[in-house]
Amino acid sequence: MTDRPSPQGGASRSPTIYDVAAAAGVAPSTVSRAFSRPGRVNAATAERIRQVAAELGYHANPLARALPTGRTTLIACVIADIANPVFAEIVIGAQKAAREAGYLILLVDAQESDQLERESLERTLPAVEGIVLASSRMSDSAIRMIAKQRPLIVLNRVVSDVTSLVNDDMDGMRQAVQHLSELGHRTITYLSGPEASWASGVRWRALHEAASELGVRVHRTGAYPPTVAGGLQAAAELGRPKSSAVIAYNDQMAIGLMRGLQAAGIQVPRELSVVGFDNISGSELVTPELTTIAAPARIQGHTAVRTLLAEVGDSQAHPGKSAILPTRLVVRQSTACRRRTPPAARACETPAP
Amino acid sequence: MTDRPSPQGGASRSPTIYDVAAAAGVAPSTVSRAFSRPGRVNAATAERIRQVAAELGYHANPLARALPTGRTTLIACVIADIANPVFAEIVIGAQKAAREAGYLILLVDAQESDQLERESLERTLPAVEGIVLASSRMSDSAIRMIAKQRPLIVLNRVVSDVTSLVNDDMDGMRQAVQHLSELGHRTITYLSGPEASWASGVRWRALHEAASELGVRVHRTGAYPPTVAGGLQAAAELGRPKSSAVIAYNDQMAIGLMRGLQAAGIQVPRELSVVGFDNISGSELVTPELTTIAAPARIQGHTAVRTLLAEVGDSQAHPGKSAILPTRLVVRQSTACRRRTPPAARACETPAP
DNA sequence: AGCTGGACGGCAAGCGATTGCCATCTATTG
DNA sequence: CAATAGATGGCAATCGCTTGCCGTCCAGCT
Repeated sequence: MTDRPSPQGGASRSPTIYDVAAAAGVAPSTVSRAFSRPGRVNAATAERIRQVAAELGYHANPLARALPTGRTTLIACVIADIANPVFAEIVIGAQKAAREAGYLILLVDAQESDQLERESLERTLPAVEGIVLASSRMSDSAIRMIAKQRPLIVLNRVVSDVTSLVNDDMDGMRQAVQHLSELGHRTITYLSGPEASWASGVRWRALHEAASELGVRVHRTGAYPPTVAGGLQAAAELGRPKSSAVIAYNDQMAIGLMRGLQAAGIQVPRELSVVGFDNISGSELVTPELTTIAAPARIQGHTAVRTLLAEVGDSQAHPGKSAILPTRLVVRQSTACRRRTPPAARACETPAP
Repeated sequence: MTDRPSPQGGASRSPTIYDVAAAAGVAPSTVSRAFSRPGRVNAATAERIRQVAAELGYHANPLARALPTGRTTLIACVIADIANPVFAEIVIGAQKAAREAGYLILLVDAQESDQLERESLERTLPAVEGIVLASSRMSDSAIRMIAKQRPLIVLNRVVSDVTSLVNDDMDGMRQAVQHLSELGHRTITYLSGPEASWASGVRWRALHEAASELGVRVHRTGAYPPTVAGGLQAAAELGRPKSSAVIAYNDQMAIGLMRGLQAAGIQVPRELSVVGFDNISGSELVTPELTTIAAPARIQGHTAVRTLLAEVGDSQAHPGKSAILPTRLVVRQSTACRRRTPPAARACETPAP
């Protein structure tokens, strides 16, 4: 009660440990310890300090704390394109895990540019304790370079010596192919995403493999932008596809494709079955509802941050570990029996649209 | 070239101005000035310093810089629920504007909790230069409190003495009512969002006013959660609505409503016209495509950050200014002529679904 | 020639915390 | 009762950068 820092007055700069120390009649170091080192200070003293601090409205300045310790409680989350719902989901999960651990998310939108990504990261690096890289456009070596300076985890991509977290696209693809195969489809077209996309390559390879196991033929078409517009474009250029089923790189493309097809008078799923990838929210809102391979994006973001934080804590990093998240096929209405298939074909109880 | 900080070696801590100073044979202060005070240092010297710095891979530590200056180049963006596409759009716009000004976005998800929001903000406050509050759950006075400490802008809400940026819901509503009126609808039901939502109240009042101007009657129903599930729930509870048209608080609810209605065998727009709010991406992907009042969320985020940054720079803040962003009705397929309306009614060339 | 002022660099004091080390004091032990 | 360990608090250095102030040097002016 000695000197009131005018709590209602103008923007008198916020109180520091020195103010609290003075008001409580102790040394600043004691104030610091009262907060960050419980037990190191007499319980009664600590209590009094906390009391005074509360009265003064004291809050530790995170910057000042971070300078000597390096603990910024900040995680960078680098996203190629925030507009993509998948990444939004990842951010949601990451944000949640971060909050649970008292961390904050620094959102970096790389805008699909490797240049921008590298620069932002360089600037951001000293201020964060760890990095989540979702769909990075950077080269493997650039990523490894960064990983040397801070704990880092890449999503949906494998980079040697770097911790990563990928979806089991392989298995998801297998489920999709099996599903289509059971519906009588003998040929599947893959609508591929951008060349630069690691995931698109993986998905294609997975499809190829799963298909050959099940005796299904595959074609590939694309690359198209991984957006609804890309799917529309594909529909326009493809005309009436040769195969009776299409698996798209992602849901947006699948949705675009369906719309384009419908506009051209081709019925989904009667004439063509369509499968998407990711199970974005909205994929169940289109007509017909989209059959898709669900990737646990939110869980992925959450797990990524948890893993990262574990590394941050453990001091002796053991990066390079890779975890795989399960995927599962969500069957909805955009897939159906191949036409002119013998009615005897089993497993053809798809609900009519 | 005196002492190589082992650029390829282990995690030797990153170089500081002292390292650069030593290598360049100048004082640390000169290095600092070479970067942050162009002209204050001899051009040749500055060039040499930059040279050496580049060789050493020097990057200013943003934390250390921020401590004495307060310039963190960080903007907090507080969102009630990141999963909501409208907020995602706002974040995208904000992020873009931030990046253009060399700022970074600190993403805070308040998870619809005023408690959480206040706490996070308290922790975050000292580390950011400004705050964007989208759909805050905090009280006006709490917001004013914070606004005293940092430049702050609220979105879609008006708080006295605080800068704000709202959409012209009033005008959007008027357009929607006019549209429905021209289609022959005489009664409109408002499907309202959460009680706590400032925007929902505004939209209802706007509807009420616009309707009375145009001689249309209105009902109100709700509150429901502002989600697809909320819309579904509304559909289930409402049964067959009395009125021939519904305006929902937002697109998600409108979409949920349409699905619920369709599931119950009520056709949209034949039997009931539905209008949404926001024009989220996806509203044009549902069937029928949703007629909606488009709010420029991305632009809003962008403008918010630009406005905020202007305040940050101008030192003598002049908060309290409110800007209004235009909205516009996007007519798609979910609205049509009221049934049993005389065919003479004009402006009824809605495309058949 | 003497003086003045601008350009350029350096010194050193912060910014607000953390923390290793030391000084005291008290309680415990032999 | 002396010696010692443990508890508690303070001192001061440190994190990396900014910046006010001062000193030096040289050019231009009278």
